[in-house]
Amino acid sequence: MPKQRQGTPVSMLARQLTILDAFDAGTAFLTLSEIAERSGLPMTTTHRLVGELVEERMLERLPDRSYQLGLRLWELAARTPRAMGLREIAYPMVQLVQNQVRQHTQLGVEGGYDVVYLERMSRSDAVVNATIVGGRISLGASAIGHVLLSDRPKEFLAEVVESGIRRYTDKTPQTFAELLELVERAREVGYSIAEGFIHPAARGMAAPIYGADGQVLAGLGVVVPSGGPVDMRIVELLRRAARGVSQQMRAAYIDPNHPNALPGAKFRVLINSSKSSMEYFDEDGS
Amino acid sequence: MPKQRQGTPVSMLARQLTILDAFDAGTAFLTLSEIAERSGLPMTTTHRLVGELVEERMLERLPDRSYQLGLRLWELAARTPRAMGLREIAYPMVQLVQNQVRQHTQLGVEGGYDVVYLERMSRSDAVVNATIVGGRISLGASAIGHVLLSDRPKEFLAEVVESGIRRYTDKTPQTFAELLELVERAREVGYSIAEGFIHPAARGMAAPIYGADGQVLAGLGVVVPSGGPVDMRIVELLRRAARGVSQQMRAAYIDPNHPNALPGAKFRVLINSSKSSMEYFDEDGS
DNA sequence: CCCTCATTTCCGATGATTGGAAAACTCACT
DNA sequence: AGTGAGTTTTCCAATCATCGGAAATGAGGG
Repeated sequence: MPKQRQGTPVSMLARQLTILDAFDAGTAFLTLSEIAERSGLPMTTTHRLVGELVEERMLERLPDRSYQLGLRLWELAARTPRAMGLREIAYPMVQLVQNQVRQHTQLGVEGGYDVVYLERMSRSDAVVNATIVGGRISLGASAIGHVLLSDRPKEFLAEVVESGIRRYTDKTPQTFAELLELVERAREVGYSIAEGFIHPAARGMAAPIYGADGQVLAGLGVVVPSGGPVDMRIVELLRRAARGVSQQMRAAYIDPNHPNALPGAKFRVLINSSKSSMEYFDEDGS
Repeated sequence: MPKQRQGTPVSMLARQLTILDAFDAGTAFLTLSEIAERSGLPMTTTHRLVGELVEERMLERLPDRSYQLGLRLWELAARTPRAMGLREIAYPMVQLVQNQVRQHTQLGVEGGYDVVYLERMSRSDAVVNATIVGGRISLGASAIGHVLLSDRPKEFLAEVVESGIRRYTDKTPQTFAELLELVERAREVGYSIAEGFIHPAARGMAAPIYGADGQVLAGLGVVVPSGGPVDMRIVELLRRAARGVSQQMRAAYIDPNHPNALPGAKFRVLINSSKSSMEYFDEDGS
């Protein structure tokens, strides 16, 4: 008599995602048994689920019987407004900043209690930088995180602290009070500085990108060597570039012929908002 | 007594994907009932599945109760070797071609019986072009499709024809014989020309990108005005750029410190292959 | 306030899902 | 070719998560 479903009241979807998540940043290829081991699912169940995922092209099987993440994921992701949508629209501005500052330049949005990095342009000679495209870092530790948090209620900051901010250096914010001060300051001045929070030699700088309804959608930032006075020219460049992205986002929402149009009748919602949004757009980014 | 599961022997995963697929290229935002209608699932089932998808951040709920595709999809897609992996690696070469040719430049891989476009760079003054990033066009109708097919058995070509090639113009290949001739020619000369197959005024040109094991992984192409002789300088540029991408791909596979490294012990498989792969790499693309 | 339409909760019937056991297959090494 | 350790696939009976109709609840417009 087989022992059945003892301690597993989990949804199908959660299990499928456990399997997909087995492919982390350092692991592009896995065999069936490796997937089973990493996901903690029984072999048989893994076997069936992997089969279904291959059927749907979420996974692909290679000639040597190992698996990799499939194209179907990309096809879906390409339609994600907050990720590909934003990334494509922001690209020219990220490049502009990168050309001027010639250091790591990155674009990130909020995902859970982390910043999810959508874009990262680097120079080989730039200072160290822990992030990768598609990677995550706690909202509490990153300059982009702080501008994202500057738009959110205090309770959310508390949750971020609660969730645990990895202590990269002895300067990484760890308490609610520390984080609150940094975030409030970011809101007041309209940008954030993260001096040695992730690496002693690195200073993060970031400015907010606003959605059409005036809320903070994303952050645009650079990583420069730490120490010395803050270069306000970089701050101004970031703010201007971020405003340019905001404007392009708005154009993409309201103009169905925009090269990166985000279609679907969202007009009312995006325009009849409490906050006027026009104030955020004053630079042509095309 | 409720009528139960009559004609629905479908897997959970297939239903979830039906829901995600309801968000097509022209539809970034949908309400619950719109999702139910588009996916053809009963309201109640849709409600539960959408709830689970939101829970897992595959969908996101907006303040006006509509839904959009979620960041989780992006995070997974960012680790897809054949999509993001290739796209990021190929980017500089695509840009190089675009700068020289100053027409639509695109990068595509095989997905089912279609080309899936990973990248597309355009000029506002360039000729018409039907493709979008993340979009699909039958392998049989596209220049990139023909170079992808040039590496595949005849039986697969037959399946492509079987699957139905949309008749964009009266030149769009429709029969197995037509397609076979085009694809064989592409294999012989190492590039493909699609004269008016998708639009009367457009000529597609493409060259193959090879994986480390010598098989065709992707195609790099341009869309130029149709008519007149084929510009062999463009053909050579495409072939050279495509070879550069091939080389970078190989570097990403074997060097874990490559900026776009594709990690995971694939050495044996990729190197101990029947075909020698060195012949494909003769240009430094960095 | 009322009415309409959209969303959510409820719940009994049921079949898709589960996972142990065993068979089948791979591949490295003789 | 033969052996054997490891991996992958098939099989199948028990069962619990899923299904969807019905009804309650909520939202928004007039």
